[in-house]
Amino acid sequence: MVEAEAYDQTDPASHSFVGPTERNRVMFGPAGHVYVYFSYGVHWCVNVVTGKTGHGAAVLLRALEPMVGIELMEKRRRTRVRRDLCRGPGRLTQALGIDQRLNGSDLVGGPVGFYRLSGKAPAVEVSPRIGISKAAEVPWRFSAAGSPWVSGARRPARP
DNA sequence: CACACGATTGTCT
DNA sequence: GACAATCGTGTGT
Repeated sequence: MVEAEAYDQTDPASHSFVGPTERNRVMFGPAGHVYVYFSYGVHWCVNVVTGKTGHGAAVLLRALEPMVGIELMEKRRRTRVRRDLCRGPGRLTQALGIDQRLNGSDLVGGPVGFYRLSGKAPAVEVSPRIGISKAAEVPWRFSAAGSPWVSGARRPARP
C-alpha cells in the first residue's frame, strides 16, 4: 500500500460528516471493517474503518504497488500497463475485484485482508487530499515518498 | 418527487 | 487540456 487518505466525521469532506446514513453506516461500525462506496456512477472505492464504534472515520485506499497476482489484475483492469493497475482508488478496487458485495466485511477473517510483502516501511509523505472540494487544504493524504505507484492530482481546468 | 453533484477515470484533441 | 460516462446519495420542495 503506497497511498491512503484519512476521513473523519469532524471533517466536511467526509461521507460521515452528515452523520450515519444508509450509505455510510459501515463507517460508524467497528474498526477493521471495509467501507465500499460507488463513485461517479462508475467506480468503487474502498476504505478501512478506523474509529471506535459510533465514530465515523475511515481511511481511503488510493494506490498500491502491484507485487502478486499481476496476471489476474491485468485481466480485471484490461490493461498490461503495470503502473495503471492500482494507481488510483477506482483502479485499485477494479484490480482487486472489490465491489459492494464486500461492504461491511471484516479485514480479519474476511475475504479482504492485509499482509506484509516487503520488509521495510517507506518514508511517508504528507499532503492535501485529492479530488475533493471541501476542506481541500487538510493534509490527510499519506503516500510513499518518491514512489512511482502513487496517484497524482489532476489539475482542474483554468478559467 | 426533482435536482445537483461527487473521496474518478478513459479517451480524444 | 477538455470532456464524457453514469448513477446513488443527500437535500430541498
